[in-house]
Parts: sequence; C-alpha cells; structure tokens
Amino acid sequence: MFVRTTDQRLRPNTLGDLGFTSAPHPMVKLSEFTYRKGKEIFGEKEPAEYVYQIKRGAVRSYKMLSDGRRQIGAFHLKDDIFGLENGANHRFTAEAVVQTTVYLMKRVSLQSMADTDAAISRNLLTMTTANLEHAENHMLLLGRKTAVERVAAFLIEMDRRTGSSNVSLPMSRRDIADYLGLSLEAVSRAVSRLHCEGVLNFIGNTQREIVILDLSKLHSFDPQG
Amino acid sequence: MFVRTTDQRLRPNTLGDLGFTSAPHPMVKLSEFTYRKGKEIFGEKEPAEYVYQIKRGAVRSYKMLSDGRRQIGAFHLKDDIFGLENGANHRFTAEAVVQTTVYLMKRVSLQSMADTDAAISRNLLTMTTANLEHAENHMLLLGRKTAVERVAAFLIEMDRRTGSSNVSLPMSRRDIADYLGLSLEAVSRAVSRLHCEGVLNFIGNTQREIVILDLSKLHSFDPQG
DNA sequence: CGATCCTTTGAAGGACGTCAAGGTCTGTGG
DNA sequence: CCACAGACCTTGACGTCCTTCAAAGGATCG
Repeated sequence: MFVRTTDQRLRPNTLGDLGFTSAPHPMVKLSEFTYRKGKEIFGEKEPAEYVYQIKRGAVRSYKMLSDGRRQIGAFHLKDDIFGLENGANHRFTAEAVVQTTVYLMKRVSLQSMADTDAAISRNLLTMTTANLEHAENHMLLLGRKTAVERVAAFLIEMDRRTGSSNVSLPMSRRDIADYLGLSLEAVSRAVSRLHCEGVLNFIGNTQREIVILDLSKLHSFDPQG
Repeated sequence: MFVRTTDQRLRPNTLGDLGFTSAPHPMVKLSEFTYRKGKEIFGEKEPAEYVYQIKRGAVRSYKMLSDGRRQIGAFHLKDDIFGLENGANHRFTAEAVVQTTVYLMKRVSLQSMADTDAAISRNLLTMTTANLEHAENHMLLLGRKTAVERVAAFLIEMDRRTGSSNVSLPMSRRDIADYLGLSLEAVSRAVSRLHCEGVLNFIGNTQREIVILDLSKLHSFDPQG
C-alpha cells in the first residue's frame, strides 16, 4: 500500500515579480524554495499552481500504478524548468532526488504574460515541444531497447545534459531503473557490463560518480541514439 | 536491411487557402490527397512541409532502430491531426495503415497564421500538449505494464476514440504489437485471453472487428487506465 | 482457385525479474 | 575512535513472462 499519511510539503509564501530572459532557460529568478531529499514538490492531479526551475539539485517526475509500479518520465537537472502545465492539473508527481533548491513563479502570472507577449507564448510551445520530443524518444527506448541499450542511452543523455564525461549521478539505481523500465538489478548488471567492456569507470568510493572513457564505444551500445 | 530503394510517395500539387474552425478539430478542409495502404506519407527527419488531418482511414507514426525494431508512437484516426511540428523536420515516419484520405495545409501558412492570431497559437499549444499527455501515458504503459494490461489499455483507448464498443481495428496485430512494445504473438495471446475471459467477442469472419462486452471488466485488466 | 498475408497456437529458449546474500559507505552515538 | 544501523549497490541462483521459431488454418485478392 502506498497511502500518504500526512502531507509534509511546504509552500513558499512570498512571491515577487516575475519575467523571462533570453538566457538558455528563459525563466527569471524570483522566489525560491529548498526541498530536502525525497520530499514531494507536487503530486499528480494536483492543481498546477506553480512553475519551477532548478537552481541546485535534481528532481524526478513520475507516474505510479495502483500497485506501486512506478515510471519516471524525466529527471530535471540544474536550470531545467518543470511543472509547466497547459491544463489545470499536474500530470506527474515531482520529488526532490537530492536536496534541491528551485525558483518558482505562479502559473497564472505566466499565463497572463503569455497572453500579452507572443514571444513568451512561443517559448511555452517550444518548451512543450522539447518535452514531447524527449517523451517520443523515450517511448522508443521503453518499447524496443534492451537493458544494456537503455543504460547506454541513459548515460549518453546524462553526458550530454551535464556537458561533461564525468557524470555525477544524483539518483539511485532504483530511480534509474524506474526511468528505464527495468529492475534495479538489471541496471546494476548493465552498468557492470559497460564497466567490464571498458566504456566507463567509477570515480571515488561511490558508484554514483562515473567517468565515460569511450563515448563513441558507448554510442555503439545504443542503436540510433 | 531496411534500405528504401525508391521513393514512391506522391505529393499533392494544388493548395488553396486554409483556416481554422472551432470544430472538435480545428483544421478546415482544404486540399486533400489519398494514400494507398502501406504508403509512406512522410519520413522521419524529412522537412515538415505539410500538416495533415485524416478525412478517412488510419495512419501510424513510428520510429525505427537501425536493425528494424519499430516503435509506433501513435495511431491517427478520422479527424485526427498529425505531422504538426514546431521544429523544421518530422520526428516520425507516417504511413497509411489502410487506404487513407487526408486534408493538408502548408506548414508555413499555419505558422504565419499563428503569428497573427493568438487563438491559433493557443490551439497549437493545446494540440502539442495533448500529444505530450498521450506520450506520457504511453511511457507508463511501455515501461511498467504487462502484456494483458497493455492490450486492455489499447482496447480501452480505441473504444474511447471511436466512441463505440464495436471497435473496428484497421491495423494488424504487428502494428498493435509495435505500438505496445510486444511481439505480435504476445498481442494475439492477450486478445485470446480477454476473449476467453468474456471481455470481448469477434464479429464477422475477421479478427479485426471486435465488440467489447464488458468495459468495466476490461478496465479491471488495466491498472489506473 | 492458387498465392499471399494474417492470425492463432504450441513448443522451446532467453532476457529480465525476483529472491537472497554479502559488501561498502555514511551517519550516529557510545 | 569504534560499534552499529541503515541505505545502497553488486552478484548469484532461480523463476517467469515474453520472444522466437514453427506449423497450420483461415481470409483476401488477383
């Protein structure tokens, strides 16, 4: 059973003005809030009151079946915007993977801004399209790729998004498994296999710090990545 | 090998004016074209020149890996709009499942209309969001549901979209399999199982015509459908 | 009415899931 | 500083669901 006994989430209570910039990610900093590791930021089907951008940390967005099976739709890293909805409610639950600080703005003010500024409106469409494209690629992964191919694709994605071959994974093997539609053991075995094949290495004494030794060889494990 | 030897696709060469209505699907009829069963309408990564709406027939949109594994991202039925892109190129290949007639409009004219009409712009965002929501639900299906659950969810979707418990499936078992991330045999077995359980029945002498006898029982096979 | 395609069903195999054990690291308190 | 608990990761053994391979029976169409 997955009954939530008490709602321990906190909401910020100060909000100022908000705007967009032409920076890589267009939301301007405003109010911010910090969530401890594992804390829920918003729940599926809850009213979408805020839009979030990550200042520091990482977030997982997921759906869950009634018996507890979980599918993580996306990980959100530094500077990523999440929680943006066109409809009234959130379609995912969002949780902090590690201690995470976010900027946030009210959804309604974003909406009213979009109503008066076509550039913002276009920006919303562009962001939604980016999310759609990610989901489309992920459907191919979930429907048709093997365990090793999925893990390879995941590492390539993390390498690309962090812009570094030294990938620091904030999420656990279980999170990765629920993102890739696998068991955590299958993820562990696939990582081990890639390690044995000389594609990657571990840094330090934890398994969360990975260095990709041979990106092209990693690509060879992911068909049409 | 999946090399396409010749490009036999045809393009319409007449285009008139185009607009939007407030009908369930907002594209107004204009130029139209008919594709024979199995013909490609556009290919992945091709320039997105047109946007399509189905007048009659059905279309599959898919991605394919280099070794031929295929993932169908969506089926498009009567009145559905597909091929709408924000970027320059198509992200899927689209093929006619059966003989299909589509209305079409030039992408650039739609773009210019959106630039001057905020309502159209909102409509584009709404359609993109609908596609995103479908993809998000499909990720959960592909990542975490069993074969019977996937097939049940598929039949529920078809029942909903056709608005009838008498579901006429234009697509083959292989198409369904590639939509659900299964083998065609697994689909066949799951349908047989649902038939034995009294959830559905076949009409006529083909297996493409299905009547759903007990929708609530069908729902019981799909957790959180 | 034969050729082809599609579907079903059975049998065997394999990839991944489940269960279990053991190891490492971290944090906490004695 | 060390003992201990807990969280997390790895690895092995085994089970199972789905895939693959194969065969046979329609259905469709020229």
